Amino acid sequence: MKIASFNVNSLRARVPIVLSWLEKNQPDILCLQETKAQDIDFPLADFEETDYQCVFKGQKSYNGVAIFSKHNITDAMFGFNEEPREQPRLICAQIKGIYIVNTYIPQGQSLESEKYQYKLEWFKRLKKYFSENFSPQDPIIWVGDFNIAPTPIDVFNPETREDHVCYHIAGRNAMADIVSWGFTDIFRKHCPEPGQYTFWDYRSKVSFRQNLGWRLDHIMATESVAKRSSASYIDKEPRTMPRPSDHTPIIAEFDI
DNA sequence: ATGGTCGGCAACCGA
Repeated sequence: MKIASFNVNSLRARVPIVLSWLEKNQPDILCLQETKAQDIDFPLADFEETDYQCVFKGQKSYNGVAIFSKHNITDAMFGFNEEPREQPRLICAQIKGIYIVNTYIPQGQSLESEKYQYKLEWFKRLKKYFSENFSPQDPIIWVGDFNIAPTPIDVFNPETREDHVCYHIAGRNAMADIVSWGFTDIFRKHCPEPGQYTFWDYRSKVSFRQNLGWRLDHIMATESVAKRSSASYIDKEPRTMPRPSDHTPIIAEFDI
């Protein structure tokens, strides 16, 4: 089984890239973040001819998550407690008996911002969500844009990034706290080399060319699933296509 | 890398 995670930075702007990527890579499951469309504007018709069914939750302009699956989605839940007014950042779907948790974790803006406190709180709520609704013995794959580079080898020039919201120690600790509940970093299990990134800032013309990036997108799994992983990799090709997202897909394969 | 560029959506916010 192949699963991928991709922050598309607007699905409607990235329909051609997503369609061609699905066609070429044939993942069983594709989790998207930052779809940036309210549900009535979700581009369902563009995917009607594919093998994929999907569940999604969005809002106007910001945030939004979606899961595409070749297999039946037997149950889908949105958000921590189905709170209707909360930002659409979490979908949990059950697919082939595995819980797929797709998260778009808040970026945080700056250390001084209330948005950074919201980010840290969001991690705490997510930890509570896992511990109250699941056991580490359950089969769970947790993916998404975590907006955290968890270790020094996950960002360029890390010594100058300690005050950045995606590398600051409080955020890294908040993510590590959830990982220690029972997750394995599937990408790092297969690819220990430094300098492998999933995000390159648009605002610098040379960031992608010079590989000045961040590993912000992750695929985690609990032990019963992690022990069956056979490969994980980042596909940089979509970042080279016309009108790319600033992120690129991360993929994991499991003998399931 | 030390500033800029996207997307949404209609002036700026968010990343």
